[in-house]
Amino acid sequence: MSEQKIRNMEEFARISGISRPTVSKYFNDPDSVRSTTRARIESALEQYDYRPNIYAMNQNRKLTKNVGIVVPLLADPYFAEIARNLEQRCIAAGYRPTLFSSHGDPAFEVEVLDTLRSLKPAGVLLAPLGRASDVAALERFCEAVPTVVFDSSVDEIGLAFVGSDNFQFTRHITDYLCRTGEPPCFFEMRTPANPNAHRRRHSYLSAMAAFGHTPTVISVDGEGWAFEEIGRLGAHEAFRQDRFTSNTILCSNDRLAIGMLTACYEQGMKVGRENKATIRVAGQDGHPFSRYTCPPLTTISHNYDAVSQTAAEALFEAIEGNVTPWKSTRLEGRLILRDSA
Amino acid sequence: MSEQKIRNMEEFARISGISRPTVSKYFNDPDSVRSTTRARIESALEQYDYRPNIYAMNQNRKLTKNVGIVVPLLADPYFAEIARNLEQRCIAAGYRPTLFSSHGDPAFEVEVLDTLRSLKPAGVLLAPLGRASDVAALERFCEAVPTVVFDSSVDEIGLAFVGSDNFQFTRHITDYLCRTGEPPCFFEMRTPANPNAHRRRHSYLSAMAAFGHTPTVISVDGEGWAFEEIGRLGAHEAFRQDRFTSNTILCSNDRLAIGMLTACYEQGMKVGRENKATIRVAGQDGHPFSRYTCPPLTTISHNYDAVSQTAAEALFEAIEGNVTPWKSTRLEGRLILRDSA
DNA sequence: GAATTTTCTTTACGCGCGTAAATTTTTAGT
DNA sequence: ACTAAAAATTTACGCGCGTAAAGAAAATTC
Repeated sequence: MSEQKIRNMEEFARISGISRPTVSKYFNDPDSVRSTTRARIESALEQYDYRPNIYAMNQNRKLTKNVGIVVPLLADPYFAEIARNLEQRCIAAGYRPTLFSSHGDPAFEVEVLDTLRSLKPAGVLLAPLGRASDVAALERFCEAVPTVVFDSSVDEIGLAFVGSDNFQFTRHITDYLCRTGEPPCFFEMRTPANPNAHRRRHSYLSAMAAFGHTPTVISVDGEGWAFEEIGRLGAHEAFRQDRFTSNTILCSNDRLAIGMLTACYEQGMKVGRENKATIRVAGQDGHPFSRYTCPPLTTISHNYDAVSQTAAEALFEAIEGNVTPWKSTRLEGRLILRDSA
Repeated sequence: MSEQKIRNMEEFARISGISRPTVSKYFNDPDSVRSTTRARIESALEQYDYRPNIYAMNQNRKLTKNVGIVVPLLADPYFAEIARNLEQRCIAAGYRPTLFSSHGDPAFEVEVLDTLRSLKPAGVLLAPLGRASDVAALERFCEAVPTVVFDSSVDEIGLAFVGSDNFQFTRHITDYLCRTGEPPCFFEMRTPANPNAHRRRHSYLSAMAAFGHTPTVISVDGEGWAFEEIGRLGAHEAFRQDRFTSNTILCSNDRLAIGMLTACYEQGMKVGRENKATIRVAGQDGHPFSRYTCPPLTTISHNYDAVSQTAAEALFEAIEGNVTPWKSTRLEGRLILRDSA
């Protein structure tokens, strides 16, 4: 590595004995230049560590290589995990991902989209807040920027939607719970942030009907994204009011279930499927933390890999010109049997 | 909002009846123009929604308004939380934060810093991976970019270090445990990713000596950042080998403690401070999930707000020209008493 | 080896803005 | 109302690169 500082592409081109337009072509797509030329540029790159100024690059390019990844709440390990997965796929495909969290705030979600717009991204992978989102703003954004929506769908916005099959999730785990013990009650937030919650409730109701059982839905109060606390407080309240009609509780999501488990502990109840246990608790999502609850949480897990792969590929295809009609993909989940139910 | 699309600052200046250099000045600092002028620009802004091209802006500015935030692992809610905190402080101070995670990978950490460099940020808030970091690369980066290091320190790198006082953390909680029951064993990773772990071990040893107790350190194997699993497996192994010389276990961090709690559950041991319990477990960090373990985890919490405020302010000061000599700030933690110990 | 195709070089312009200097206009001070 | 100071305008240049066009050079084909 030589000491000499390269100031710009002009200098780098001169020093590597190639013309600047060709060097520019190389940086836009290394495979677009002859292999001998490529080799010369790359050996010069090793000597003089030069990197094109991204601001100057993106100013003139019709399309940048930027990809935005937006999740509702990065503090939720579920979104952190899927964001990580998406980020790596973007890098592998030669894009420059930038990560954003809406922090559970609809106003901030709009700000994030505004910021993103000024980055002139080639595309965006967006997991909307859901119910609380400013749908009109989302719609306007999706018209301006190629966007694949994931996790929770809002109308038929963007290029495509990729998420989990929430009907299958709940049907599957309800089926399991019915076969192995008392049919479950359903524990959820009254005003869930995420539209998937409604699908799960409906699926629970229809599954219970199909199996010939009487459903019980316990909807608890609470706004925002502090699901564990909402679950914990709601569970205590429900215990106090004796609203659980079964010893089995299916929670609308894992974070609610984690709060429920804490409440059970605080009530002195033993959770599990063994003899001494008095209550079974199951979640939904396959949350990274669900393995480490006490007892470990039985849940149905998103197919993280498949969701992110499908979403990322749909976006890359569209960016590269193969725009297909709007399509919704809903992937099945995998039941994870642990000790809690 | 008018239909007309504004293409550039020239057009926007003409339409708002102000000269372009003045408009440019406004966008660099709204307070640098006369209030009547500011009002005219802002009313035009409401009509024609124009935003300066950030690429063109940053190309010529000596200093961008970008601030990089780098954490070792965004999937860890502790880092997610502190990153969120820092992000909001950057926005409030008029900077444009960009979030990066090293994903626990030293090679990726270097890549992140490389990417960051090409963004020509005004400054960076960096939480290094620690032991695994490529220290030489960090050093080179800090020389090129104003950087405040937080969470875990690596030499005397950057403008300043801000973190927690790990000696105080462990001394304080060890003191508490000794006063309320059997003196604790110390449970840790043999090769911790984070240098804070060493401080905590030393502090445990010196605290035990000061109180006149015999220390026991249980170091478990395991590489990487899957602390819960390392804690769980390590705890099982330690139970099998009967290495715990006390009914009280102080874990080096909360995630290890969470794994420990899971192992205790799997061993059929009751954790807590009441009569029926056979073992006490405590953590360190004040991890967002520690409230929801079963039993809820007694821990000593970082002062998230103070750490991020101190780090952010140190960076902003330096960016604005007030460079002070390197300084290390270590903030005290707050004991959080819960049921586990 | 000549003809064709591919790749590279040369030349040139423009992107949208920062910024500096000189000049004019507006505001503040007494 | 006059003056000095502050702010805005005009003019002009440059940043580092994308990109287009035309011609030269190299590689490929038969």
